[in-house]
Amino acid sequence: MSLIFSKSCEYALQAILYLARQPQGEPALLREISDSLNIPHHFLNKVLQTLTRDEIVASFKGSNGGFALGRSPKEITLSDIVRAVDGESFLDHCVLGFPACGDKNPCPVHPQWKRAKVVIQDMIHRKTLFELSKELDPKLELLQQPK
Amino acid sequence: MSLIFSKSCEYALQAILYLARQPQGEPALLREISDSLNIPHHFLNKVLQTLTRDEIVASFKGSNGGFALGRSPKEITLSDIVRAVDGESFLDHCVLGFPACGDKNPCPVHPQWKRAKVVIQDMIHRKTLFELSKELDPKLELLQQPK
DNA sequence: CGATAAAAAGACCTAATTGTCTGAATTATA
DNA sequence: TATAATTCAGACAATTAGGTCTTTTTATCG
Repeated sequence: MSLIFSKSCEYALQAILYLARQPQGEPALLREISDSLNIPHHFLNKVLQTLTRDEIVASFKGSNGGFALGRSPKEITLSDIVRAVDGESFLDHCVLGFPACGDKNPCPVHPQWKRAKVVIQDMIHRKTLFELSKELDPKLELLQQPK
Repeated sequence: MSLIFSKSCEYALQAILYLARQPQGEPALLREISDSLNIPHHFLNKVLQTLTRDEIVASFKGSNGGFALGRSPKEITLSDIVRAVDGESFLDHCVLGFPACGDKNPCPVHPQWKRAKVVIQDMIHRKTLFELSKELDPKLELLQQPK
């Protein structure tokens, strides 16, 4: 199998979109997020710890605690999350795995892969969480996953 | 970490390009391929067995044996190899991992991911091994990887 | 202050991927 | 027919990713 982002990263991206919809100042409970998105909660916990260390999300302990965005949704892009969880190394990696491949010494699919990377970069860079979560607004079903 | 193709698949793709450059009717030795590409030879063996079962490569046992393409390089595309080794399931998979995501119910990056997929599909579909290996011709260094 | 509710941390388990090893089966050729 | 060269097959080891569990720490409320 092959995926673009790891499972951890997918979970992180889903969770950040969930948090983006949360009313300002009201942290969401781990349990609430993991139940809604149908993610194993201990695992999500670890993922959110990573994002917390990177200050992309803020955590509050104790009762009335929970998780919230660490800064304004206008200042967060998906690439922040991808970088924190997976790194972006796959974007530097020859798609055929030739270590010597590069602009000077391109593999046979180098130009096409380069085009694809631009699209992917754009996908995770261009829009902020603010914009993305507005688009998500009419499609809440995505965040409410069937068990 | 995240990769588009698995390591096995990268090895398979490299090996098939190696075989495409082989003079017609002269099978290449496993050892020769793995040494040249700097791939663990037992591992490459397994990968080539997979391709052999799919008749993308042909194997010849005994002395003077080795591996060769299973059919004309004009009838092989990289997607044949990807499908045989990794499957192409990642192309059906929502990049954010939302199970309900689809054209009817798109996630916030669905259109961009769709564009990226078209480019990737094109990358592994459009050109045949025949064309690709011609492009590779002046760049033999890619196939001769430093230890 | 004490009880409680929450996240943090880290140990631990499981499954998949990657890589290694050994021994067979097959074949050409001397 | 013996031998050497080769692939085939499967067991096994190491590493990494994915997932679970338990304990510790911290904040809040009564």
